[in-house]
Amino acid sequence: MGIHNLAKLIADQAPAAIKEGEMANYFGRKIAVDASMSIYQFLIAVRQNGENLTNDSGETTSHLMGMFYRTIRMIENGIKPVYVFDGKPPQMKSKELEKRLERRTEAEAEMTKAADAGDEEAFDKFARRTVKVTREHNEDCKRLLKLMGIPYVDAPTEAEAQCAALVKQGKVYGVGTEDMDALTFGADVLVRHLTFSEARKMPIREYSLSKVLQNLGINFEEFTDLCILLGCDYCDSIKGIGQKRALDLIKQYRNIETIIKHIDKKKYSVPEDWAYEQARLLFKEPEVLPADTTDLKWTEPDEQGLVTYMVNEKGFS
DNA sequence: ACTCTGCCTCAAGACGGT
DNA sequence: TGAGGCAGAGT
DNA sequence: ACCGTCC
Repeated sequence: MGIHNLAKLIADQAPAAIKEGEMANYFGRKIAVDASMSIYQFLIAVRQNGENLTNDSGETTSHLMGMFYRTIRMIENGIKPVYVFDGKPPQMKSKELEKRLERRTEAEAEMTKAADAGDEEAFDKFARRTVKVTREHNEDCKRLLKLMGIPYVDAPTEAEAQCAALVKQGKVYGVGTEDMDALTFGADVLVRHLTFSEARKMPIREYSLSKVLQNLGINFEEFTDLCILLGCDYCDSIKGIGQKRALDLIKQYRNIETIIKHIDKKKYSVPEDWAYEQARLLFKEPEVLPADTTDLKWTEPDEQGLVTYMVNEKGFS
């Protein structure tokens, strides 16, 4: 996920683009959040004895628990979240998705093995790796959000791209995510660790794309190429090129075409059929909803409906 | 000396009581 | 899965 | 700060 080592590059090379703060600074702000990513994290983290939380009927409730409390926490702090759900992944991501499926399948085998061996620790470890967000998880959360009066958006493709679009369209202040590629999709404001509870001493970090560009001395097109060189979900990168050399190359040659022309091919081998141009296009013009089709409204929660759903249907107390 | 890679490990939510 | 720490190889 | 519980 995301752009390899981009957070580190910014911290090292453009620290002025990062602002540290606390939740109170976001009072009254609208923030776009990748719902599918959140659900994934809840499913991995909210567990007891190696299993997700479930109600009496055996339905998983970890995602609802996480989303419910996290959203309440944001609302209490005056933050207005809009959740964005993933659509169909772009074709270019299929290689990456294949890899993930392979890892999940492998983990499933390991999980079964651990269960047979009675190794609880190993079971727990591999069970987390098998986590996949399903349509049901998404539908559950949409129902919850509706009852809570929180808006959500169905992205045509990548949720992070849609989140960035909401920022660009001026509909929200920034994207609340751990995934740095929101910047690559052109969101000017990215907020990390927004929801980490006070207990975990992790300050909220706000990244500004315009300050990143200013501090690195490059423009947005050059930044996109930099991200591709660092390594993204959509195509290969050049082995042996990391944060330092990637930035140096971009500053010297300004785009991937020129880098390819001048780079020492004996030292660095450019990938075969390198699809960097398509990756570049995906970042620049991802498929997103036009501004006038997303109507973001925060309303009062339907308390009675919430009780019915969460308590009666999903077994919460 | 610097930079990248590979291998390792760990923790990934939120809350409340102690 | 990623992020940080550390060893080791390449530039 | 730590740790058990939530469902």
